[in-house]
Amino acid sequence: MSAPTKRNTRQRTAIIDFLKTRKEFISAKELYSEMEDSKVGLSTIYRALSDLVNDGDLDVFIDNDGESRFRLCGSHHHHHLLCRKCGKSVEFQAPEAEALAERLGASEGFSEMEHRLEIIGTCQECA
Amino acid sequence: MSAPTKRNTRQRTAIIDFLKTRKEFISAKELYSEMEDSKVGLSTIYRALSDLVNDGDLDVFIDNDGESRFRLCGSHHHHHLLCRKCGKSVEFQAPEAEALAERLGASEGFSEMEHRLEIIGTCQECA
DNA sequence: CGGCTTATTGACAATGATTCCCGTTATCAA
DNA sequence: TTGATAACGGGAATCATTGTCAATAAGCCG
Repeated sequence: MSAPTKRNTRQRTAIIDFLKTRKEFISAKELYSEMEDSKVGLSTIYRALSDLVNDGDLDVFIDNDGESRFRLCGSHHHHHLLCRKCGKSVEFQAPEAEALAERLGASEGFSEMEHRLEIIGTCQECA
Repeated sequence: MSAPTKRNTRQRTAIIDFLKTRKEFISAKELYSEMEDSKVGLSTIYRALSDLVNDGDLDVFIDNDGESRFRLCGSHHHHHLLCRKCGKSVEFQAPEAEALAERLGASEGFSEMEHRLEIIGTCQECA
């Protein structure tokens, strides 16, 4: 994990271990109920997720119901292809997007660019 | 306006007219207070915004506080360059992104692709 | 191994955007 | 004008997320 700014507690370890076993995005509430055996409080889950996002260890996106969904991510910058029905996701890289962000931001006088690219479609099974 | 599914009431007209005068994104609450002279209820504002989004007349994005922000948009597909400090936004088109979405989605067996691209940076005044 | 200092936890309350409810009001066609 | 129905609006309800704060546990030092 990069830039660990927090102590290693039982709860944090449990959360990270759980996330490692999980490929798809998950919400804080779902994490809470799927981890009930670990006896981790909901506040603690929210705090841990927020720290992990700040450390860059977690991907987030806000779904159509306004709920945040999380997933461990690699260290490379990447994007997601998501199925609008089942939520299945595929990571991909897009050097075009990186370049575009730099070029376009610079031309408008912006600095410290970040970018987000999401492709949403219907996957084969759900079509 | 495309595909008008609703009646033209005083309130809806007032909301659309207000949005026409407004270049930047605005939240429902802000719209409510800036339009208080027009005596439009908050529920009505939410309903109208939601309908306009469904009709494709309004762009939305969810800001970092989880609040939705709206703006009238043209009919062409476009993306946004946003300032992370002041929220100033610039529209741009990115044919690369369109192509990428099609190509990548298809290669994973996805169909009916949509995509979102956002570039976030710090604008000159806020730097 | 104890004790100390301080970050972390967790139960619960509070917040805040959005949606729901429902009696009232406006619109429109006949 | 009237009746049917869509839209309003204000307040209550919802629900994810954040704040509070006393109790607990990490990491550390001797």
